[in-house]
Amino acid sequence: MGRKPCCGKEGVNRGAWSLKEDELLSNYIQLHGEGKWRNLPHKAGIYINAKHLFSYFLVGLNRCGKSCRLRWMNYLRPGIKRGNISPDEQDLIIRLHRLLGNRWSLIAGRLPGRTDNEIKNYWNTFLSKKVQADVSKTIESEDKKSVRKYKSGTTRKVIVPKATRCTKILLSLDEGGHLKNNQCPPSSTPLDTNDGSTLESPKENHLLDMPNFSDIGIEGIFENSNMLETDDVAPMFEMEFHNLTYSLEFDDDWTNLL
DNA sequence: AACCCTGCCAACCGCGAGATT
DNA sequence: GAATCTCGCGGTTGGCAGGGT
Repeated sequence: MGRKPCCGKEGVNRGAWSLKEDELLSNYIQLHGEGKWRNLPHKAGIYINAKHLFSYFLVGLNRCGKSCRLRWMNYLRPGIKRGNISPDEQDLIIRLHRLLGNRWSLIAGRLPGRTDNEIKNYWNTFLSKKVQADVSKTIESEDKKSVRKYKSGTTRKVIVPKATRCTKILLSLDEGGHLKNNQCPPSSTPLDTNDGSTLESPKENHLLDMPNFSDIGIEGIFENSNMLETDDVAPMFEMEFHNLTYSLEFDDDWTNLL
């Protein structure tokens, strides 16, 4: 088969964005909202031409849709914080990275106003070195046991840092209403189990009963999770991922993960 | 003053997954 | 079911600024 490139390279602006381009993009998105990135550059040009009465005549937003999306998400979007990552944020990034690996979008989701690109850059520039230095320092200390524990990951398995789109997470309850299992589901498709049978996707979605999180704690969630180790699948219900992360906020076990 | 080196970060790129045709 | 489109992700690149020689 094959797939069309996102956009041709000839005649498309590349490199740093000008103020005019930012304005075109912001105006368009404020009017029409996000999405449809592929067609946006052309439409943004048309809109501005009409609105500004020839002031931008023939000046379309000559950018790849992908580039528009990136510019909006990482720079123009309202509420973006820039620079000055606080010690608290730094600490949170380190913890989340240890838990999630290089899943920058998930990490960014826990840091309001921060973008995945910024966190990725910050990690690559500062934190990876800092963590490396901290580990080296610890190795030199007497507590070699804890270092082995830290480095081997035998007590905590990092979620595979694979780039997948995961907006929902499935969780199951045992008879007592406690969490048993969870995974990112294929949408609307039966789930394979390790005994060769399949399970239909749940007919009804139930939002997680929040107190159950505090009953078992985040550690319990992940230690019983087939995201980490098994292929077992149990009957599930579904929740939006942001609800899970919301729950983590209040769980003392979160701070004991490391 | 000129050149080189290094670090930062915005932007690009290729790819995978889900949606649509 | 296959082909194609769209979106979002993480890895990488390249331009720029600042410091060092």
